[in-house]
Amino acid sequence: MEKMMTLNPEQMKAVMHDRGPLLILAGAGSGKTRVLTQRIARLIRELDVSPYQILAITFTNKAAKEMKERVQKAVGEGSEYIQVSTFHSTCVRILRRFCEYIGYERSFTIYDSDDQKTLVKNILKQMNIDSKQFKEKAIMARISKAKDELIDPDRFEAEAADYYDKKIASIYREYQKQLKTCNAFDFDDLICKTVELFRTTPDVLRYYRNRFCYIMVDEYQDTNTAQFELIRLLAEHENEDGEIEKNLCVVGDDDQSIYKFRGANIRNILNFEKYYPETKVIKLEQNYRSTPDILNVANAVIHNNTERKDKKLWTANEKGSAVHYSMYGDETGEADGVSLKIREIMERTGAEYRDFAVLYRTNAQSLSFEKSMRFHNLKAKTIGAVSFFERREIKDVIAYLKTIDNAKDDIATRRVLNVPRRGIGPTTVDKVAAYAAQNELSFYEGLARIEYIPGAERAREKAKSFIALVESMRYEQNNNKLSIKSLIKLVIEETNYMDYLRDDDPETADDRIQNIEALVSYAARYEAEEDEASLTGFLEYCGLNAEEAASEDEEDDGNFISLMTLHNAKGLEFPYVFLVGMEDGLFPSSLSINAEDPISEIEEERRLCYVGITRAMKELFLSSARMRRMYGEQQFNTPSRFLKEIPRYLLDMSTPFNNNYRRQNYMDSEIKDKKPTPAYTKANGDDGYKRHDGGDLSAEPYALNYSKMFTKTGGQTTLSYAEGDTVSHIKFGKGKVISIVKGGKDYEVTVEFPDFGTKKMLSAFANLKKVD
DNA sequence: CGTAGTTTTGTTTTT
DNA sequence: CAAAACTACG
Repeated sequence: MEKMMTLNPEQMKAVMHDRGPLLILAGAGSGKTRVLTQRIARLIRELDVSPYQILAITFTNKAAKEMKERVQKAVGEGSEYIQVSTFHSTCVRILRRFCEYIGYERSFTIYDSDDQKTLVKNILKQMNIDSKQFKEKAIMARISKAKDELIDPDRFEAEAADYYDKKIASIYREYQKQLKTCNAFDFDDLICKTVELFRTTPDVLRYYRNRFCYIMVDEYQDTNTAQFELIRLLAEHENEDGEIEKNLCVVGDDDQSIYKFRGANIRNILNFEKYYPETKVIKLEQNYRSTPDILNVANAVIHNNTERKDKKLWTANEKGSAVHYSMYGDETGEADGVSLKIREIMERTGAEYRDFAVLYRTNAQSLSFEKSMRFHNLKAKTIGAVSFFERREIKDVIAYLKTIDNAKDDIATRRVLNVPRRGIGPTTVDKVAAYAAQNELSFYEGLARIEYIPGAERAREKAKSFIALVESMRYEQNNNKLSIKSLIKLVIEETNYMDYLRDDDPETADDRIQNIEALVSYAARYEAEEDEASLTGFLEYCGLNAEEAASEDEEDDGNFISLMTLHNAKGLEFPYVFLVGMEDGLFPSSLSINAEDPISEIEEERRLCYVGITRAMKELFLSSARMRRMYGEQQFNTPSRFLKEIPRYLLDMSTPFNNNYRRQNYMDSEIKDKKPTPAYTKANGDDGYKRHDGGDLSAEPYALNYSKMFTKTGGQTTLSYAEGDTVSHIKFGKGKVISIVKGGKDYEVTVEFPDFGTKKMLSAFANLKKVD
């Protein structure tokens, strides 16, 4: 990209802009990062701005890293003081410092989507909500969307129109409550809780407004409402003359907005000038990446979108080869066609693996390419399917670390409690959770008090030894200042985790062990890089760097063919790009075609297509398959409507149709694997007779219910205290019994504590002791 | 409590 | 066709 040594006039204008809001509409490959870094360099060198006062925000760690490197090159000395970070890590920094103002502890942990899901699941169970009717995924989506739009539970409830929404509102409320009990933020919280902090604590806001005088936001088209608000609040700086300056520079391309489904609000960029009337707008339309034909194709496609700012990419680059299109018989033929083409180009031009990318709509499509590339001896790597930190074994180890670091992190504790198996099952977990909730303890604290929990006798010793294990590791950590690397090793050893992996699934054990080793070296690297390495810091680092980390070992010289989704390809470029699976129903996806608002959803797919096309520098290959297996059955798709938007004369369709490409023997496994169709053994649903023959119903309780639990301990009939007595509680200390009301299964006791206020609790859980 | 067998479900996802 | 999520049994 550094082929242009000088800036073009528009780029120059952007670099020379000094004060006030600036909107840079930067088309794909128009050199925006260069403009951004040059502008930062100029601010420092010519306008005497302190590096410390500059904040540059990106979406991904990768982008932040790249920008840091380039800023370092452009600025040199002092560049390390410029804060270049993602939205999320910017917010984490702020929250680490000031979250106490909004009632969190500074050692908070961050919940990823997996943790969120577990939490929602637990809540559904607790609140006795039918998870058939209220799907976790749907609930999470609603909560996340609400947070993206800065809607808190109160407002959500107020705006809830029907029963369903009201229910969601109550789940949302409980969800937030429990996050707080766990002293945790989810990803969305990081942004909107920072906004909350700014809104409620003017001093903190003032501090940051004065600290960051110049703010730059990259990929601005992908910001959501919460992020917009965050930036809006921040970007108001009072200069020496007491004037308000809004030195906000945003860079984006509305045509590349592909995260609407994740809450990105396209109006943020389309209406930027309305929010900031004094905005200067600069369009960067000269492309330095692709050949004219590739751009013509891109322009032709995106031209069909209605909601966009008018612009047209052009280039002074040399005319290259035409854009190719091929139709194949099925996904196997397509994959082989791509493989062969790559081989041919490599032989013809001397191109390397790293010069190629295969881009597809869904991760599921990667499989046929992986197989084909392996067969044809091409080195390829699938990018981003399952991230390193989402692997089970990694999550387990991390959860141990989280438990050691933050005893309030219930999700982590519950995750590892029975991994490896300790004989503590769901029944015990439920009881402990109920007990903990009743007494406002964390799950871990509840577990530590298991001897007070009626009905959990069976798991008592096991739980105690779990607590002892965690405590001993925590002790090692705190007192012997164990390095994180050693701590991870300690966890592995003490829990016999490797053995667990081996007999859990010998097939995958080796891979998993390798992953854990990768985590150990990842920790070592973190400790080497970070001056103030800490367990909390490491966990945060892991949480915010979801991708990465995995590679490093083996012969990873970075030279491989990239297989990835279109979303993952944003911001990248490759000399040769294969845009595969161009079929209606796949791309654009059938979900967008059949959506409530198909026009806008298909426009988003079209932008995705535009992103894909504009990744290509030299040659672009489009392809589709006539038939493809999806969800286990054959589907016949017509070529994508996006293909029809490309003028015929721009497409080279001379590539022979590859309909009956021979099935290779590597596919044999698939052919011979035709399992007999499962017999229709629809269990003779009627279990009636079974019960009668020999089964003694009364012998074994088929479900442990609460009344059983209580009668076992005899709590129902005898209370050792009465109204007016002074009692003592594990957490709240001494208090006075206000009232005792007999409930169905138990007594509801109201106690007034001097330090904690009045609490209502169930006698069986509260474990109150009379004091004289 | 743990497991094996069954049923359900199915985009994209920077953090 | 797979993976994940349930369910029912030992």
